[in-house]
Amino acid sequence: MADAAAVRLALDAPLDLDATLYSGQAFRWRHDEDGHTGFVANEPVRVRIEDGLLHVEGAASRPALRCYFRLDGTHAAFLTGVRRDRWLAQALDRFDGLRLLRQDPWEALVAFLLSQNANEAKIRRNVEALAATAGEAVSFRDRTMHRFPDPEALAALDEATLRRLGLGYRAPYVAHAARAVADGRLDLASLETEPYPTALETLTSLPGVGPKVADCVILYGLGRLEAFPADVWIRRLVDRHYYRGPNKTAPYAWIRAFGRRRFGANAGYAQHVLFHWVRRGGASPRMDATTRK
DNA sequence: AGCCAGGAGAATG
DNA sequence: CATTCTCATGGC
Repeated sequence: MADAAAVRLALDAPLDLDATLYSGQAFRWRHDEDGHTGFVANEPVRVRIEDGLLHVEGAASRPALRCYFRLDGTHAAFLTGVRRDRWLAQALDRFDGLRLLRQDPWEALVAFLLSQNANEAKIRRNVEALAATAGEAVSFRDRTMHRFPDPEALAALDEATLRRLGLGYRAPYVAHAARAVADGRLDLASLETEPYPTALETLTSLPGVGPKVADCVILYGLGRLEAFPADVWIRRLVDRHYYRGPNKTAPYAWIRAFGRRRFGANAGYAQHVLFHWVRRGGASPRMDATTRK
């Protein structure tokens, strides 16, 4: 076991681990004493920041870590290049070290299938349940952890089992996606090089994947920073502060186009910072439960 | 076009 | 303790 392996990585720009790992983009991190334990490239790792360096214990390779945490200038480029409008400026004021992680497309697809109409705690439980049931056990720092199951392993679970794990009506969605990838009908890796509209169309053709989930997979899993997922919080922010259209709430496609128009190539990055900031009470808790009605 | 089930648990009051 | 809400989607 390569438990003992440890590396230190220089930071090219701010990295706020608390904000980054618990902002609802990744669901397997756990806070402990002075660090965080989770997975990078499906390898158990423990990370912490000390003396301005990212300290990592575990077998994840240096390139995998650089990719995952975007220690490649992506974050700095976002901070300097994105248009800081009124709200994003405030959000970045508090969370300039909140990074968009570059995650595995398969795990992202499953996690965001599970995310629909759920909360972060539930997503975490479901993801952990899948790992505990079908993921390979691996020992790390005197603990047994479970890697995220590959498509074949999840495809081997029947729908009833998935339901028993608490996935509810999302069970058939996960089962279908697992079969599609395991059978080779869906090639997630190839989506990384497809144009955004093509990736979107392919993903939304899967049952349980609508525009929101597809945008999440494209952003968090495929690393396409232009995707602008609009969940209820972003929707609220946009409806309240940006949308002046005929409908009560902005249509999804309108929000997506708005994100691109306002924040450009880094729209998804901006979306995530705004999402986290709003949820952490940035713009008055529920964005004014009293005035909206 | 709007409405609602389906599933479960945290947050809210 | 009851109600509402939660990183939505699909079917009607």
